[in-house]
Amino acid sequence: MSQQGEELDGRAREVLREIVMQHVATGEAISSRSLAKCGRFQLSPASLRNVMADLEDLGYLAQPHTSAGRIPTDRGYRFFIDYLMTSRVLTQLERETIDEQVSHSTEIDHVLHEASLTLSRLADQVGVVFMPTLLQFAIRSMDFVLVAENKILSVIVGTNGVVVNKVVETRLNFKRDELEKIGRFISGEFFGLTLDQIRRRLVRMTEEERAMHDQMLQKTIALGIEAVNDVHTNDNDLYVEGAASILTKPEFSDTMALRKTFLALQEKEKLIDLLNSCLTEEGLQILIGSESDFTHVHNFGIVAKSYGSHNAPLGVVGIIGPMRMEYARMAPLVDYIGRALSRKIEEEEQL
Amino acid sequence: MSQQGEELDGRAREVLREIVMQHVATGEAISSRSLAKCGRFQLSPASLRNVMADLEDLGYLAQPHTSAGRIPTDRGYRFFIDYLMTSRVLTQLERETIDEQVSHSTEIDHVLHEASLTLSRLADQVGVVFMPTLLQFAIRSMDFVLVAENKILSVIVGTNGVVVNKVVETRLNFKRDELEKIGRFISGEFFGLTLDQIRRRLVRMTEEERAMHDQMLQKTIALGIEAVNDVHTNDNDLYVEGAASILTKPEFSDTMALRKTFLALQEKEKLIDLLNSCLTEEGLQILIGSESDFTHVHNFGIVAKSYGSHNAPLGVVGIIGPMRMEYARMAPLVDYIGRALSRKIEEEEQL
DNA sequence: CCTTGGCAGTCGTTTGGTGAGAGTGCCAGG
DNA sequence: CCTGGCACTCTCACCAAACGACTGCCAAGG
Repeated sequence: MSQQGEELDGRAREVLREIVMQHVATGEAISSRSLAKCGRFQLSPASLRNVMADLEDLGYLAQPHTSAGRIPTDRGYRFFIDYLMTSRVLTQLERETIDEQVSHSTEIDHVLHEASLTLSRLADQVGVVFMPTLLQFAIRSMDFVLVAENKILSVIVGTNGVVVNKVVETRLNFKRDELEKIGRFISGEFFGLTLDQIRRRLVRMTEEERAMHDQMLQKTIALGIEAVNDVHTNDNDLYVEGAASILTKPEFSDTMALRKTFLALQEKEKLIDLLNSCLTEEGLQILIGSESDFTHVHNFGIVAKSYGSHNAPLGVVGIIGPMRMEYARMAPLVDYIGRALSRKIEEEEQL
Repeated sequence: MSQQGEELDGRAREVLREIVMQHVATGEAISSRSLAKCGRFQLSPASLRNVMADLEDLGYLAQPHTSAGRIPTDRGYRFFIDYLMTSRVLTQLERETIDEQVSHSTEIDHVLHEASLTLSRLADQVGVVFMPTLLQFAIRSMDFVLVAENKILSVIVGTNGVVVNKVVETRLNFKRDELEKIGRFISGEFFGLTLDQIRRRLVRMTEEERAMHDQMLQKTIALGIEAVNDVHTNDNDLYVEGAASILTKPEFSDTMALRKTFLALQEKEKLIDLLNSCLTEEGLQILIGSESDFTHVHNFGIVAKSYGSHNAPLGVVGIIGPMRMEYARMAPLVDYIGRALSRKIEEEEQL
């Protein structure tokens, strides 16, 4: 394998870049003639053919069939993304749209959901926003609200401003002021711990306190455990928006491929796996074609970026589209929205 | 226009029924020959052709082209639905699936969302659940939770058990026990009123109290108004699930039609309008083809039913699919899930 | 050594035509 | 009123031929 992509000389690189760009723009296989016509090379089609043949030998290009032009392979795209791509600067409008959308609401959930919509619209691709289970995140406070006789709404606020609600059913009777006290107690006791840690402590406490007969404490623990349990089963943490946009892509014009694609997007588990793996990565990530199970089968490309505060990634935002997409535009878009979300979350934490 | 659909004699009715049923089953135009073969008529194809020609003259059938069989028109479907259809009884499994799903969670939002999924799976169509703004519904209680310095989470519980959260930002400073008091005050004062009524009262109070200098009351009012305002902008009240299922329907095999259909489903405003109009109707509603703007353009059929408690409809549940669908199966399905949701909500109200 | 024009060869797509098949409408006879 | 028969229409699948877009290779020229 070559280092730094130096296996290609300047001309070959330019040709590859032009082919990728033209192919992304038109969706068609690129012929030597159309390369010659574009004017960036002072070469005849025949010369370009030689260069193209070399690129094909090296695995950067492929021919759909003998009498067609060339299209980039996975490897070709990868090289383009790593060494040849010059990211477009976002337009004023794009930046404004994102900024406005992010500052529009204060509820993180809502902001994230809107972000996937905004992204899908700006990119004209499928927008994805992922927020993994809160089990790993620290809480700021926990409150309990009496909803009905034996129903209590627990409100958990994370240090990152995320609010999680859960209705807990219990046969124990709580009065309003008891709940008030319990909330204050738990918030004070467990501030800054993760839900997972809290649950473990509560469980340990049950064991220790069993002998004792502090009724109030027992009730507190019981309620606390209920509130913390199963928060992760809340499956509203993946937003996939703009699926209709893939209908416009010619690569999915075949109904069978379309159907498979839709089903793939509905199968959220795999997508979650993939996005989870993007979570730890710091910068922008671009995955194409054969580089992951998910993208391999469907010839997808994914541009993703984790967002969150400082050292703690909270989730992943990105787009999914056909492998042939404008990475040069998608990359800064995803990057920008990721930064915007991170900024938002850090602001929330300040409070 | 004929009353009671008596314009057709017994034989014509049977022929129409058979044609609709066969067409729904196969998706193809029905020929006189295939009618004769089905055995339900002791007639030759030629005789059936005469009947079919009559039905065509009356507008119940149409021919896609000269040398094709007949398919039902909107009018034909309408007649079938009103006079000819005999609803299938739900299978044990179907009923169990619905019952289980509905009793699975206590959070109404969650139940509704799941309902649209369940429906889409059982029906193999697009499942829709709509819950209109809460402005018209009565509240049971209102509580406020301090999330951050100047951020307060309001928790509104409706008499029907629906819980709405909203984060309110304010420059006023509230202490925990103040919030506690305010919640108690508002819950007591406004129990059973609708959000709309509450807002109006609060606004009136502002005016009346302006002269006075009861700081606490002013703060209460300010917070109350904020909490009640814009609840309806929360757009999470329409669940559309199973859009991929329309990919399997042969009528949408054409990519253009497919694309339009998806875009239509994404345009939620129109859908909301339509469902809103179903809200007041008591029983099951079936809308097809030209009978509404929404269904007209895309040749959709919609089976919908409002759910809620006793006299107060809370929302609408239904399915959307191609006009050619098994109404005889869809109708009881939607009906049953509507009843199940209503039951659930009434149970919640008991508490 | 690189570049270039030319030319043969390959392959996909379009076009036009043909025949089979399916279905109707109509008519005449039972 | 029902029925079989027949002529007519229209779609669809199929095939062949022509076309067009490329490439690969070669030999000539800078």
